[in-house]
Amino acid sequence: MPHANSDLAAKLINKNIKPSYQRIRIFRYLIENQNHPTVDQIFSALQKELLTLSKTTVYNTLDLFVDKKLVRPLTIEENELRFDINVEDHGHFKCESCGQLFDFHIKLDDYIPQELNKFVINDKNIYFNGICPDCLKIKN
Amino acid sequence: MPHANSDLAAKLINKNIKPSYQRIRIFRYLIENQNHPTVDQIFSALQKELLTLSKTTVYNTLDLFVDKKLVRPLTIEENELRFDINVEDHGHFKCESCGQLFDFHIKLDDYIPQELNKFVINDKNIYFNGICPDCLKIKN
DNA sequence: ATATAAATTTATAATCATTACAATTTTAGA
DNA sequence: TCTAAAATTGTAATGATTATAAATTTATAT
Repeated sequence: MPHANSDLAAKLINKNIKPSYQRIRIFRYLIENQNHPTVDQIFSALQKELLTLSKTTVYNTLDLFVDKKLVRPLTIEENELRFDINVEDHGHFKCESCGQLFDFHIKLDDYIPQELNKFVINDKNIYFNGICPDCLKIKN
Repeated sequence: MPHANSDLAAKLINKNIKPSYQRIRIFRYLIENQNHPTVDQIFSALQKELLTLSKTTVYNTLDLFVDKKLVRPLTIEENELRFDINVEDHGHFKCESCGQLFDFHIKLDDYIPQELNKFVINDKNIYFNGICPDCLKIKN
């Protein structure tokens, strides 16, 4: 599914983000590759076409996107951040064997734990770990 | 609540961990300071008494503890790992203003999302972000 | 249009948590 | 007590992220 740059620009403007070419391309990457990518993955993929792209730009852009709530940062990895274009309430499963990340459906939208009724909750993250079906097959 | 080293040693042995003096002291620190500490916090605190303690030992010991399921690593921070001596099912709230971590009660023990019924789930982590009551007071 | 200021991008260097590695010390068993 | 294995230590390397300043692009006013 190709995404017209003009449509992407409109969406960025809608989120109060000036649609520079780099930002549009990073946004497009996130939409077309919903793999919870790292900064390095985004940078490596886009560098092929945007020869002058700097990794700092990728960092800056993602910081901006997070700030504007266009993407959600995932701290599920111990050493590097990942980014999720899907900001709706859902969970993430990480396979300890192959490292792959899977989305799963879980709604905590209107769930507020007793102890937190005096807290303002801005964000809810749910991370499960274990072994995915493919890796289970290989093992047995 | 002081903890006798012999009791702590017994608990380590029970988890198949040889109770070296360093391991006992790190274990004791985790029990007596349930603040989800970082490696650096543990190291800095213990260094005062264990003059020759090496940060590598703290890393090694925590890796071992995680492996033996004596502690649980928390990836809630973007830049550094924290460790939780409480391995029971519960959630963590991080205040975006003061950075403090709060525990809250949430049981997902027997919850398995539809999409994951072919997955083996080893661990469930729940991270909320927002503003804690103290920081809310200061703001208003 | 053109000059000027602001925003954005870029390249490089610095930071800092973590890991790798090898040497030293301690522990356990013969 | 001797020897091998395990644990600890110190130092160096790694690698993601951040800081910084220069260069480029964009927006605005004249």
